[in-house]
Amino acid sequence: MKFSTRTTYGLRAMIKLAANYNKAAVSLAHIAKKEKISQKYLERLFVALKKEKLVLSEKGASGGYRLARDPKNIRIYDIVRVLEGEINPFHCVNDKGEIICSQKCHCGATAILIKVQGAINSTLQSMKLSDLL
Amino acid sequence: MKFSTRTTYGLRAMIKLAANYNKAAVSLAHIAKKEKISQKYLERLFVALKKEKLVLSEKGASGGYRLARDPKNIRIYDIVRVLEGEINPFHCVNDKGEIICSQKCHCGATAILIKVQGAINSTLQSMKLSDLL
DNA sequence: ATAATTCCTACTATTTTAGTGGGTATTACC
DNA sequence: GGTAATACCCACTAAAATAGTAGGAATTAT
Ligand code: FES
Ligand code: FES
Repeated sequence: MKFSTRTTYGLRAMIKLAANYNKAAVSLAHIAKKEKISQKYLERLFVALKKEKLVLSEKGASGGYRLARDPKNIRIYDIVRVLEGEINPFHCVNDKGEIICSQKCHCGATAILIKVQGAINSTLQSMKLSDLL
Repeated sequence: MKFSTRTTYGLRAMIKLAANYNKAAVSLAHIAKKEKISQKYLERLFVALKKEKLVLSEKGASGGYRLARDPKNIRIYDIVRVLEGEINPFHCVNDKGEIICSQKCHCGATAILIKVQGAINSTLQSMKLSDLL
């Protein structure tokens, strides 16, 4: 059971952007080098982050990415959700906390599954990107 | 990010054993049929559960498995730990909550990683097998 | 003796994760 | 206007983890 490197990479990159909020855009080449992450891989993460409107991009020389809004208004959950997909760590429960397995009537496990899922979600939702600076 | 089916299968099987605590041993054939889980796969899970002394086995006809101790004294964590391995959902943090990545000096992400890991662990540790009956 | 069980070892198939390669389009800067 | 730096796009590959399957041997109640 692991969160993918996408999440850690993405958080690290977003922290960089947060540090430059209201300053110049930051290029992926710069982040990739500083953080020792594959630039090509980062590029694909940022396509997703942009699609979900967490970042803005500027093309061309001296372009790059910048946060779409104040880091105080970006939850860690928002970032993880984009990079990791739905937060439903058990096949029996969907991301809304509903039981979706066939045994629903006579299985006691659901109590703990939902509790773990809730603990992860609320932890991710409780922190903002600004809390990581 | 998913817990493996090993965990769900294992919990379901352990719930069955708990329901039969202090009664007859339960065979894997029986559980596999009732729960629609591959018996061969279950066998391997129980090798691990036995190794960690969560269950006892009885060979031969009318044999099977039984809990090694009262379900009130078996934490969900104990079961998950055996089936899922160490609970360290991020490559940067080991199961003791220590930072093990190379960037440790200048990365702000650790705060949230440790918090998520702690939330999962304490949730799993807070519930006993008996709570699922 | 028989049938039901745990126990043991090895192999395979599927899915997910992580990463690479080769480009095109846009733009600041000289 | 040329050049270099950038985002953007699509397809492919490599590696690892997960989820099984296969074929038995050893043990034991009946
Ligand atoms: S089988 Fe899905 S929650 Fe029990
Ligand atoms: S790189 Fe490991 S915690 Fe930041």
